[in-house]
Amino acid sequence: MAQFQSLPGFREFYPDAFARRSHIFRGWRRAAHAYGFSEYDAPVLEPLDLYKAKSGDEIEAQLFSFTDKGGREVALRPEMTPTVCRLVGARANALKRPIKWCSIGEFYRYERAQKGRERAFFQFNCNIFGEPGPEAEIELIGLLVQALTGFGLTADDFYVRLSDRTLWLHYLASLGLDEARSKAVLGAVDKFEKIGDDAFKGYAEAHGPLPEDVKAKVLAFLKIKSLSALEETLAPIGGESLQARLADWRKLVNGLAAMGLGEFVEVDFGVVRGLAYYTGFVFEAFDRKGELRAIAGGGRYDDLVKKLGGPDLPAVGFAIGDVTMGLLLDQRGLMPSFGPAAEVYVVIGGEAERAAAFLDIAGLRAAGYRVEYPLKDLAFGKQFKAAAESGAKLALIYGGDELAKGVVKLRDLADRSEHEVPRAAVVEAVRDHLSGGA
RNA sequence: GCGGUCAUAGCUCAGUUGGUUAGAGCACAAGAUUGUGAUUCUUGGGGUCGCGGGUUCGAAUCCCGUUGACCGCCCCA
Repeated sequence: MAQFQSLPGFREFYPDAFARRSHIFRGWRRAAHAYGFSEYDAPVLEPLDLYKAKSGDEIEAQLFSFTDKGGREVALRPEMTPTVCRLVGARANALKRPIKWCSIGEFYRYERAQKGRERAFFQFNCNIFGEPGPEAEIELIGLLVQALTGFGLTADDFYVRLSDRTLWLHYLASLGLDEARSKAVLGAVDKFEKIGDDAFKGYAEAHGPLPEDVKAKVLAFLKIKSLSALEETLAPIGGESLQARLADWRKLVNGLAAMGLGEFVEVDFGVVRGLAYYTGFVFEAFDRKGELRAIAGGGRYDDLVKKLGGPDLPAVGFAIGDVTMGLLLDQRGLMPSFGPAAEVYVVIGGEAERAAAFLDIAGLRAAGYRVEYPLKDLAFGKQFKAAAESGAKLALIYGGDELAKGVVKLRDLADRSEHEVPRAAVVEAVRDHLSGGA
């Protein structure tokens, strides 16, 4: 047993695990590219105050934070949102709109590791800045869906739950609740799905029992699962801001439907999301079976750029984590296995043939082919076995007989056919074989 | 931060009421096989039984502590 092991919640990526991680990153980048997002990155270590400013002092308990040798209070980044808000805020006036940015980075949270949650994990973060309307949400949710379907996941595997803090607050105001009471109700709504009626205990402690008729309306609102049901509930209430918000909802839901994403999206006002900097639409992606933690989450935070010292700039964003998404891909059999992937295996007769083989190996590699050969002398039988295991489609045989004739024997490892080619034409022969044969 | 379960080879696991030198399969390596591959056979390397302490003539096995993993709570940006 090793004397030192990795810290709790930190993962080591042996080559097979690294290949899986790369597969995930590739899929994310492919989707972001299709949607026209530009990739950026930023420091892993940030001033602690950046996170306190965004989320409050209590956040520190869940951070990898410490004092550096210069006496600075610092923290490993637990998320990308404050960083990207700072970056965009600093150059907001010079950036072409709409600002569509994405990144893939590692994040660190000092929390108890659990299934689907590590202390170090990767996230795909996507943001749109400068667009106040639901058009930004349409674009982002579209990207979110494609970032998952790109791996072969379907609407049978996951869905996106759509909710709205703005609409909640307007609706609760129409029920006669002030701001403090509304926030307490939202806290209860957040917990209701998990613990049921007990969720309202916190509200009762702070503000006295919630009137039964109000509570009934809140629970009925929670059950709304479609735009038409939403319209039915809100139409009789009237009120300018409420109706304007309803128009935003129509735009969002209809826009997503027009993109063909209707089956991926569900209206669900049970989604509120934790730390209260979200200002509008919020959304979360879950597996359909409900076995895993949230796959992705996001929403609008129009106040955050300004709060962090930038201009008044509306913002929407989401993040997908690599851990839960990887588990889902495993469960659905969508994680490919990554074996060795040599294209050409060079069989070398012995020490005398090695120099000639090396010259051609170097030439093939310079041409971009992935070429393997035995580092030490091996019996022919062993070399052919190694060639088969290397994943190569063809073998080049450098034996004494061949070199005496100035040729190389080219063997197709799949159909076991062989023919000789002049050494001078090895690169061309390999190119023809790999492009034509496949 | 708080509970519950668990910890034996790189992986999956055996290991009897405490009893000699802790085993198997897979994986890895060498040979059978010095010019042709998925089989087979032989052999080998790899363990202070998570770590520390205790009980005992004797501990992988029983007890205590500790670390880690998993599950749940809190939280989940």
